This record gives sequence, C-alpha cells and structure tokens, in this order.
Amino acid sequence: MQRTSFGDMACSIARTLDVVGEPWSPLILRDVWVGMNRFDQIQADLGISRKVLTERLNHLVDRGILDRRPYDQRPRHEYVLTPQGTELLQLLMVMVAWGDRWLAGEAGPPVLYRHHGCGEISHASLSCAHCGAPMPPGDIDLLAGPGAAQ
Amino acid sequence: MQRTSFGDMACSIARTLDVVGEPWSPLILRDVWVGMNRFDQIQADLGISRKVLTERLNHLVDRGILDRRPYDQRPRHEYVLTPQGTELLQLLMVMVAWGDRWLAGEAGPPVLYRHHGCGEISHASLSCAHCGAPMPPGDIDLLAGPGAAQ
DNA sequence: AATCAGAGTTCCCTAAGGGAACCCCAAACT
DNA sequence: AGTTTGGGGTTCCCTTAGGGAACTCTGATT
Repeated sequence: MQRTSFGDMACSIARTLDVVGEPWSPLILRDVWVGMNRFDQIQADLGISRKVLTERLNHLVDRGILDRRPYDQRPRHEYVLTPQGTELLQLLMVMVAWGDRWLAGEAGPPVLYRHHGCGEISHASLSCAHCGAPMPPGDIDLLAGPGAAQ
Repeated sequence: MQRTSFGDMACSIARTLDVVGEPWSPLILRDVWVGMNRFDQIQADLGISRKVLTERLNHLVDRGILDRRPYDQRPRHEYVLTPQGTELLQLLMVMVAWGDRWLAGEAGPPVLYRHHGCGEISHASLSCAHCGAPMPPGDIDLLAGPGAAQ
C-alpha cells in the first residue's frame, strides 16, 4: 500500500507506531502475553492470515519486542516477550481500560483485571512517574525536548 | 485491502483498535490535542494524503472521538476532542512514555511533559485505579468477565 | 468577474492484507 | 523403509487501502 513510514518522525507516538502500529500487532502481543506462544495457536486464535502473521512476528522480533526461541529438537519455536515487549503491555492495558469503559456495552467487559497488590478487580489509570499523583492528559504542559526537530 | 474488522471481537484491545487502530489515527489525535484543529493544518503537519485524512476524520467523528464544528459562516470546520476522545489521550501518553524510553536514542525525547501537579518533567506510569499503587503488567491476573465470548 | 482559501473529491497507481494451497523437516507410526 | 503427522512457514492470486496530484465546491474578498 506504499505506506508512509512513521519511524523517522521526531515524535515518540509515531516511533512507537512504527513498532506496534501495524494491524494485528497489538493483538499478537496480547496473545503472547496470555500464553499463546506458538505460530499456529496465534493464527487460529486471531484468524489472521498466515502470511501477515509471519511478517508481524518477524517485525516484532527484529524490533526487540519478541524473542523467538526453540522448544524442541525439531525446528519449532515459540515467541516470548522481551523486557521491552513486556513494557509495551502497558499500552495494551490502557487500551483495555478505555475499551472496557466505552465499548463494552451491555454485556460488560470480556476480561477482568485483578491487581495483585490489593486483590481487587480494577483497571489501569495514569499517574505521574515523579510524584505518583494522578496525571490526566489535561494536567500536562508540553515543552520542546532535546530531540525536537528544528 | 479487505482488512479484517476488529470491532466484533470480544476483546477490548481489538475494539479499541477498531476506533483508533488505523494508520495515522493516533497522530491525528495528537495533532488535535496540541491545537491543530483544521484539515489543512493537520494535512500539512503530518504529510498524510488528503483522501486518507478525510476518511480518518470521518471515522473518528462517527465513533465519537472528535467533534466537527463550524467556526465561520463559510463551510469551515475544525475538529475538537470529545470527552471520549480526551480519555483516549491516555493511550498516546503511554505511547510517548514507551517511545521516549526505548526509541528516543542519543538525541533524547522530542517533547517533554511537565506535570501540573508537581511541576516536574515526568511521564505517565500505570497505577491501580482502585488502590493507587503501581500496576505493572506482571501484577495482574486475568479473569473471564461478564462479556466474555462463550 | 475574478480570485482566494478551506475543505474536501476524484482518479490512477502501487503495495499490503486475505485466503487457500503448497512446502520443508524431523519425529512417530506401520 | 516408507508414510504420515504437525509445526511453522512460503507462494500465489485477488481485492482493497494508501499515496499523490489534480480537480471541485462554496462563500468571502477585491
């Protein structure tokens, strides 16, 4: 489709999209997260075309999000999250929180999250990494950073 | 490209992708967030094809993320975030945090976030909406919810 | 009347996704 | 030994979405 590459933009949103912004990628990460580590498992679960799944897995491995490792003498591998990939799960958690809130409808959320810390069903919300207080989008000023484009 | 629709899956990640998962959509929201509210502004800033921008804007308006409103007697409109759209910015903030951490490189992050609450340069991290403690992805149990597929 | 500017349309071309069939390889039957 | 099985992909063709440039429409403005 001769798609524009986002990787070269001076924008961390665009750069992140360059890694996991392609169709299916977040869903593949979700599957790996919940223990579907093998090609055929993921393919069957998502109903994704095998061709596209191959492309996405290769891309995620290339970008350091997934690790491909053998689990048998035969040429069999499974995919696991790298530390970088594990941190990406935060993005999925926020998507879940938003989707649960606005799109779950009558039936309610398809999956519930229980927080180990307090043992309660909950969801993710954003807080300031510095002071720990809530940090909604409106409570932020944007300033040019060192990597800003000229 | 006869793309599979994610909207019907019993998964809040897939449903959220159905709203903002298409190429460019998060970047369009970012632009609107920082005050680029008009078609030509966004088009010039992103370098997106006008055709695709039209499609994306219509989709985001249809899904209740943006509001299209006139600002002149002439047929001129600008796009603003709805409450639903404003909450989606959390997703962008997490993308920024991740991209800043893993992809900013030597130059450092292109944009800095200052939190109103504490006045410090910071970034978003996830906490439990129930108890307020940090909630990394590993500290969560997933349980079937009421809207789970059979 | 002619021009202008914002906000799209239209058209063509290329490339990406879907889908089904096919392939490769090591192990496990028979 | 020969065949089957099953994971993990390739290959091929078809359709459709994105890129890009040109064109249009509509009220101002000159």
